[in-house]
Amino acid sequence: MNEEKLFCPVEKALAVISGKWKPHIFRHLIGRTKRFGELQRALPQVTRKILTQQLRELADDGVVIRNVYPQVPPKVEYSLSDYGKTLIPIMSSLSGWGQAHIERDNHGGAKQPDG
Amino acid sequence: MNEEKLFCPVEKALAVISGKWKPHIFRHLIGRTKRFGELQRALPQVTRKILTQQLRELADDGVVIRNVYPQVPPKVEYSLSDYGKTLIPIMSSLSGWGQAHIERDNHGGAKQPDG
DNA sequence: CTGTATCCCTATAGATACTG
DNA sequence: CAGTATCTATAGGGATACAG
Repeated sequence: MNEEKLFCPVEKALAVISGKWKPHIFRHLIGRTKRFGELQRALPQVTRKILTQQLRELADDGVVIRNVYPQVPPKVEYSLSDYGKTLIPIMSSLSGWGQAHIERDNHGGAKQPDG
Repeated sequence: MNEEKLFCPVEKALAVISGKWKPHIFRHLIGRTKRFGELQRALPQVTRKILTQQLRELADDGVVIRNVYPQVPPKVEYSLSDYGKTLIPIMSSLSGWGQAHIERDNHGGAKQPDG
């Protein structure tokens, strides 16, 4: 998100995947290329501006490929790069942990650290 | 770190570990309990207010244990909960990926998506 | 269809001073 | 020692309108 150097690798990784809609975009691009409009329909809550913004950041970080077809009307396709695909297992781990955390919140009632 | 429900598990997990100093705090607590002052000395850039804040959030999420010794002067110890320890492999993955991303930035010169 | 330009709001975090 | 209270700055995200 900003250009300054992040010296902590974890922060660096988080900087790439942190963004309100990036996990969703990522999920929708797993296994398939999608046009801008398709992503928009898949994520109706996101405005064009923000969707563009997040996609550009992902592209700038090299995890997403932006393919512009010089046509009228324009056609732009987005897909995961091979590099971006290396994030899949990580996103998967995060998802698993987050799922457990959510369940913990729910039937946990009061918070009782177990360590 | 707000109270509203996050429906995406990935977002939920990110909410827990996202915070400017949380990865650092986490790293410093791996394998050892530390007092507030120790953490402060380990992370001289963080103000007491922010350090307290981030520790409280981690504790509220159940990944860190806050142990208060009713003494004068006060003594407060922080450690990873068993639950928090389940984040270690995830932080490790993030670190590995982030490291690769940093190296990529450096000797990559121009960004050239490889997918 | 796929964006950009403006303006605005809020969350996060930092500086600084005070406290049990 | 380990905090809290106030004030401020900024970055990320959003509403809305315009454009190639």
